[in-house]
Order: sequence, then structure tokens, then C-alpha cells
Amino acid sequence: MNDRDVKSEVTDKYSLRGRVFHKLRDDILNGKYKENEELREAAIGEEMGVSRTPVREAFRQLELEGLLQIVPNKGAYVTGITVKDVKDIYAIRSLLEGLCARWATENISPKQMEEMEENIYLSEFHAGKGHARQLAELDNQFHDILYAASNSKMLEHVLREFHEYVLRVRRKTLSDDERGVQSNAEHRQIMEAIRQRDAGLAEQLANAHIRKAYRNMVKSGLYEAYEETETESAFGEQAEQEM
Amino acid sequence: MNDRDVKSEVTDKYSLRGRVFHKLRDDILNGKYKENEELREAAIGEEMGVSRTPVREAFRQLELEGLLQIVPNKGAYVTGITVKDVKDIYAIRSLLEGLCARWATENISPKQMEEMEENIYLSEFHAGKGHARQLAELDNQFHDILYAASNSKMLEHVLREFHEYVLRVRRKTLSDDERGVQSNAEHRQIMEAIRQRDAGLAEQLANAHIRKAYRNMVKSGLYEAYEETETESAFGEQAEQEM
DNA sequence: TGCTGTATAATTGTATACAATTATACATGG
DNA sequence: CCATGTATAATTGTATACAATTATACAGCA
Repeated sequence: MNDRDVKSEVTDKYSLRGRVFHKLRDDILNGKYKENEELREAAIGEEMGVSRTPVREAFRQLELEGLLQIVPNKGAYVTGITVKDVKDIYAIRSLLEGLCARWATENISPKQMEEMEENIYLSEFHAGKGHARQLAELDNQFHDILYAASNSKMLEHVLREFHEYVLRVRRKTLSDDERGVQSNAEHRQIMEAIRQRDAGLAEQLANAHIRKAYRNMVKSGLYEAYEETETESAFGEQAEQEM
Repeated sequence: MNDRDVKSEVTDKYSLRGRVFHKLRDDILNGKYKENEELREAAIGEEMGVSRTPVREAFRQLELEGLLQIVPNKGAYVTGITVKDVKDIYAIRSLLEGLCARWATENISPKQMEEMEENIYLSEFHAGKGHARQLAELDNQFHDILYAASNSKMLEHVLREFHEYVLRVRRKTLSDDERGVQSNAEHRQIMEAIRQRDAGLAEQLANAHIRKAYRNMVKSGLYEAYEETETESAFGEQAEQEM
């Protein structure tokens, strides 16, 4: 019954549309196409050796993934993420990852529990060796496991969406390995809480985990390249309460 | 700067694709197309007097709206919403509407405050007269105002998505007018909290508002037609804490 | 110079033809 | 009778041609 993933299988890798979609997605995430850059259907199609049709369809998908913004009769533009957007996303994720940890505690399967333990084991190994790339991958994987363990395709869906969204920014900051060690420790705490079936604690820890990740990102100043905004209230009160 | 809505302007109403999109969306939401029903491109196109091209693009949009599920080389199927999905959505919305109310308290503009007051005034008027249809519209509008007032396009985006999602189910239950009066009272309380700049209270009230809406829906048994599930834990602990 | 309108080019929107894939029906052999 | 393979039909995937819209360049004029 749990046969289809919410977002990854939706775009098959072997159709032309799927290939275009994945290629463009990577290119945007990796910064090949910059903010507000206009993507022309014909150019992309020519570059990849396909016609405009699959390109157009890939555009529509990327739009609802939040990576492109399509203006009718004008063009497709790479969406910009403002500093405030990132801040808001972290605030939202903080709440939802907490809920996710709670549900995961109640629904996690033995197999998933095992995966999670292995993930943490591997993370600690690679952290010791300073393998930034593997750490990043494992970090993503940890959250994916947590999402799946929640047993809620709705929650999984929205969390994946936000998580991916923020990868554009985070891709830089996780190479900062000071945070890597700390992050691993937090993952372990969350796992322990889940294993001991303490849903409240798991929720609280996951909550704090995201907030700390955000704090770290801001402190490191690694994503400030986007643009400066005014409001400081996004995390304000809440953050003070529990940290 | 706030020139473009996140989801509504994305699909222009005047292109063929936009027309097909909106028509199909309404038809699905209104139950013309039932769960798991297969939608054929040619048939839809013929019915609406357009070629397959705009239909295909509309399908792609509907897929990421969560209303369709497209299986490559096979077809497009109307997605089913299970009882558990609805329950999960309400749990998620409960958290996020709370956050939204908090942010709205901090960012609402005088104009929005006015809109909100007028909305509540009208709602109470129509509730007295038993105008179910207008009440439903006003209820949607109240939440739209709240979302906009949060001044967070990210939060607005995700809340709209879920809100719309749940309309398929809720369309029936809000005609139950017992709840309508109660719901209005809660809206008013939220508004008062926002007006008095009590973010914590606003958050708590919005939180409870969604949970009560869910409870009522379950009690009324109006959406149980979908399918029965096992888990009862979605709202479990949380719901007990504050109600 | 600076504005405006018009012609031209470039780009997206839509329709249609054809290819590839999948579903269906039916015949054949066990 | 059932299983299996094959031919046929139906449906989706892709390419291409053309229409509609938007951007650009430039001439004409105040």
C-alpha cells in the first residue's frame, strides 16, 4: 500500500521529461542557474537534445517544486529565496520536524529503527574523518528516515518539500564541520528518545535541532549572500523559550 | 515587491491550460471525478474543445497540487484521501495555523485588520440567517486573510495547499450549521487576540480552532465515507493537553 | 533629445502528427 | 479449461508546425 513515494518516483528518471527535470533541478540547486535567471525552452531543449515539449513539462514540475516561477507568455525564472524565506522555512520545519519525531516514535518500524542507528553510526565515523560530502548525504538520509518513520505521507510530503527547498542554501553551510559533530550528537539524542518511546522528548529535541541548525547557519553567515531584510521576529519568542 | 501570489496567479485563468486546470480542479473538488478514476487526456481535451497539449500541462499542475497522480506511460488518476490523511492534515494545520496567528499578530496591516473585522461581522450576520453557502465562503476568506497577514509567503503557501486539500472533505461538513456559529465565535476570539497584540493567545486559539474543527468533523461522521484506518494516535496526546 | 508608434524578431501557447508504450482480445497449444 | 503468446487497439510520450503574445529596434515627430 505504501507503494509510491510522494515526490521522488513521481518524476521517472528515464523519460525525457524526467531527465530534463532532474538535470535542471540539480543545476538550479548547484547554482548553475542564478537567481531570477530566465530559462528559455528552446535553449534548454537544444542543449539537452530534446524538443520543447518535455522541457515545458519539466518547467511545470519545477514550478510547483518552488524552483521556477513561470510567468504566462513571458518566461520561466529561477525563484529567489530571500533571507526571510529561509528563516521562515526553518521556523516551520522546527514545528513539523517536532511533530514528525513524535509520530515516528509511535510508528517507527524495527527496520527503520535499524536504518536510523546505522545512519548515526556511519555519521559519527565520517565526522571523525572529516568527510564532509558523506556527512551531508547522511544528514539528508537521517531526515528522510525520520520522515518515513512518521508514517504520514502528508507530513512526509511537506517536510521533503521544505527540506529540499533549503538545500540550496544549506549545501554550503554543512561543509562547516564544527556544526557536523554537534548535529550528529543531536541526531543521536533524537534516536535515543525514539527508541525509548519518549515521544514528547523526541518532539522537543527535533524541534530544537532545527532551530540550532538555523542559528548555526546565521552565525556562520554563509547564506547572507542573498539579501538583507528587516524583520527579526520570525524566531524571536519561540526560540528564546526553549534554548 | 509582494506582487505575485504563490499559487493563485500561477495558473492564469485565460490560457487554455489555466481554464482546463481550474475546471478539472473544481470537478475533482466537487466530486465529479471520483477517487482513483482515470482521466484520459484525449477525452478531457475533446470535452473541453482543446488539444491534448494544454490538458497534459494542466495534469502536471494538478499532480503537484496533490489532486492527481500520474503514472508514466499509463495514466492520470484522481488521488484518494484516506481518513488518516485528513486527520494528519488537521494535525499539521493546527500547528501551522497557530504559528500563522502568531506572525499575523506581529505583522498584520491596518487594512488587513479591517478586512478581518468585516469578515467576522458578515459571518455573524449570515450565520443568523442560516446562509450556509456564504458562511463557507467567509470561512475560507477568514483563513486567507490570516495567511496573508502572517507576511510569510512560505507559510501562506503551505497553509493554502493544505487548506485547499481539505476542502474536498470539508465542503460537506460546514453546511452543518451547528458548528458554523461556534466557528464564528472562535474566529472572533482569534481576531481579538490579534488586535490586542497577544501573539501567544492568538497562536493558542488558532491552534485549538483547527483541532475543534477536526473534532467536529469526526463527530458529525460526515467524511467517514472514505475508508477506515487503524491508528488513533495522530491527534492523541496533543489534543488531550489543551482541550 | 526624448517620446511614441510601428515593424520586426524572439519567445511562449496550442494543435497535430507520429513514435513508444501499454492494455485488450483472441487464437493456439498444453 | 487455462495458460501463453501474438496481433490489434488504445493511450501516453515526443517532435514539429503554426498561432498568439511579448520584446526589441528604429524611424518619425514634437
